[in-house]
Amino acid sequence: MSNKQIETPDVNKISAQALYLGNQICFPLYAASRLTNQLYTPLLKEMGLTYPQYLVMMVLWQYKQMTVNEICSKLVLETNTVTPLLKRLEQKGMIARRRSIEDERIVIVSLSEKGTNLRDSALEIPSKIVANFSGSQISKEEMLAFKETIWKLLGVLKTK
Amino acid sequence: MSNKQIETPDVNKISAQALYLGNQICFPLYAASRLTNQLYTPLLKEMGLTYPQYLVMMVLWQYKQMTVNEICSKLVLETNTVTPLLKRLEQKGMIARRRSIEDERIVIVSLSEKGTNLRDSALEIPSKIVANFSGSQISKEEMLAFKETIWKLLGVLKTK
DNA sequence: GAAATATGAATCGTATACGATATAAACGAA
DNA sequence: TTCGTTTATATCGTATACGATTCATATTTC
Repeated sequence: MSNKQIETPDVNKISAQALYLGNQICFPLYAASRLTNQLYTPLLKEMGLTYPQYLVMMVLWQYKQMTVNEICSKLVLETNTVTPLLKRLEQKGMIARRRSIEDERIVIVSLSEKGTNLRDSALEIPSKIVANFSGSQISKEEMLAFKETIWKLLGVLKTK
Repeated sequence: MSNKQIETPDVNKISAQALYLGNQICFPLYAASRLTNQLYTPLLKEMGLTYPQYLVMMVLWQYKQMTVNEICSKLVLETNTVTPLLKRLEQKGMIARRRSIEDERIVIVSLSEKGTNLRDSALEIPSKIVANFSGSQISKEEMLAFKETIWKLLGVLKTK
């Protein structure tokens, strides 16, 4: 007992400190992710979208047409999340879903006219979001470095 | 019509590019947050915890006792998320909840013996998580800078 | 000190997330 | 060509998240 205390006190202290919330890195990631989501919410509400729905629309505005799998891949989400999400977007008349003729397993998702037109309203969103950080402690350079690392981090995580 | 096209083409192009998923900053934040969560899942499953539950336990391991509001504040979550989460932790015998005698509105959350002991198993989790990034493209310095910025970012977001 | 207000939790409804499983269609090997 | 395997979606169950509301208990104000 006293033996163990003599052998590993430093390691124990380090481990213990690592368990403090303030020393974590995943927790602020998680909290910031939720809070940025909340930043979008009022802007997207006007358009009748949630944040994940907005992400799907962004994919479709960029690629016009995507299979469910392709959308999942872009958003790093599983079909069990995306399928019901797409159903809600379809119910709102934003998108259309149809089975591929060549391969009946594949569902092709495309924009409706309403969904296509919605892009015009969406164009002003990114600048409105960025505006939240213009006067803050975080410089443009720091933000750019952060952006680079978070994308790198996502790349690493996708391989896990 | 041609007037508008002449006046603002650059702005339009910039706005359009900002809508590409690959140029976003909130999206990789959101995706990385979910993926790091999944990194914890198998480790926490052995302890019978989810990631948000683990966060609550971390708060309690550090502060021994907290009101519901204090936990909410630490985790930047609302009571409508935390209350049911605490009920599940209570059902698993990890924590105890009791009303304050001085102020009957306040619920004080404390660790059970089982919950206290669980900390020993949790001590090895942070290093296991960090190990995922040791061989990656991201240097220690870059990770430290990232950690600093994400905490700063969270600070800014909390004021919004 | 009673009514108005504020505060701390809880409840409700909707929309994610995701592990696990199911289903149907294509593909592949014997 | 037929049966086992793979692939693309969908379904199911559980646990978050969170805006909006409710409820009970202080606190404040007149």
